[in-house]
Amino acid sequence: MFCQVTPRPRNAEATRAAILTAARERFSLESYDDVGMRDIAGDVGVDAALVSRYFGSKEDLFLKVLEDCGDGPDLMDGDRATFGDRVAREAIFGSEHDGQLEHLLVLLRSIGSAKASELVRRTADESFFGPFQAWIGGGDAPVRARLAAAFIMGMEVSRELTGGQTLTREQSENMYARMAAMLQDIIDG
Amino acid sequence: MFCQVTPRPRNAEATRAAILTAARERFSLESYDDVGMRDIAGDVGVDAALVSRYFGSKEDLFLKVLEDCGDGPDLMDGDRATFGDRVAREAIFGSEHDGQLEHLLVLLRSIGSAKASELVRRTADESFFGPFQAWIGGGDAPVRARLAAAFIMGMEVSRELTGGQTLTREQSENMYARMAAMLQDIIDG
DNA sequence: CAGGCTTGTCGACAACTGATGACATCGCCA
DNA sequence: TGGCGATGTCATCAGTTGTCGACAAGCCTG
Repeated sequence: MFCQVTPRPRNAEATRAAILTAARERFSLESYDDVGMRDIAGDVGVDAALVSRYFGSKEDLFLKVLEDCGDGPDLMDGDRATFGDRVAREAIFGSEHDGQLEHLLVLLRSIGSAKASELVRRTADESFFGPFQAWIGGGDAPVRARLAAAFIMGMEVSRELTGGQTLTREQSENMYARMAAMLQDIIDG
Repeated sequence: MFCQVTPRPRNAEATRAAILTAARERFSLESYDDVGMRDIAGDVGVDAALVSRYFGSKEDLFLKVLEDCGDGPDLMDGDRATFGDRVAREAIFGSEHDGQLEHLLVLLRSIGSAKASELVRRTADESFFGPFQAWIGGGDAPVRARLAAAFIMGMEVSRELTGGQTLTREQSENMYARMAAMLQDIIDG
């Protein structure tokens, strides 16, 4: 067994970036509490102490991940008329974790954690609900934003809860069509 | 300060029940990881070791809570034609924690916890999605059940995320009306 | 009143976490 | 090449958690 044949070049900037990427990955798969500094460090092939030194505390690192993810949710990129389609497709057939909804996943995973919930709440507010609401526009934008956001997040949670059982292709298509239509209705007013 | 003037009568059954109640309360407010045996014991006024002895492990206790909560979600109690109304009212104006949605809250709080997610998933499947789906009925019941469940849970999450900012009375009524209509649409087919 | 079973507490342990400071090692530059 | 700063590791700490066994107190029965 050749373990770590190339022991990673000594490059602070690259290492820092690698840690941040690994952290984002972890935090999108597990909750704040379940992600350990040693886990993240292990992914990168580095000692846990280095993570602490580069990012301060675990909370700081989490915040950094949120900031990096949250520079404007890209749900709003693209034609407004196809919003329902795009989002429903992502939410139901969703690609692994490089999709547009990865930000939301990070937020959702850790919403239950007492230590992270405050950060999650603030981030969700500042970099998701706010822009989303502005993008929707109109008098009752807050209401429609909440409805749409609730639907989207609910589908993520639902997929989590019913992880085991899968729908048939036909059922998935059916659900996709319904969700797309409902979302589009909310957006259009 | 009179601390624990009445030191609780020695009654195993009552104590056990009190522990279970306190546990349900805790688990509906905090995630599995954030709830400690000492917390629950403290609520009852009892040593943490007793909790362990009565319920085995923390996981067993959590499972017991899920079983007690989950004997059929009472979302389906009542007229089918007013389902949307009832649930939307509960989800938006929702009473503190004695509402029909308390079961769902317990599940939602701990869905992110690695140690509890398996139990949560199974419970949600057995005692929520299953009955709900059967209650909805019809060919595409699985699809409609998921859509409705997603919407309901999403509203809970949304309320959590946007905990700080509140809507005006008018906006809340607006959202309530929309949600009720959408839910009823899903149920009706 | 005395014994014995039940009910509850106390102290401790082992595992784990995030964090810190001392130490080792690499790579660049004079 | 020698040295020095940058980069990374190691050992360790303090805190918390769930759990367990030994012990104390209470209540009921004889």
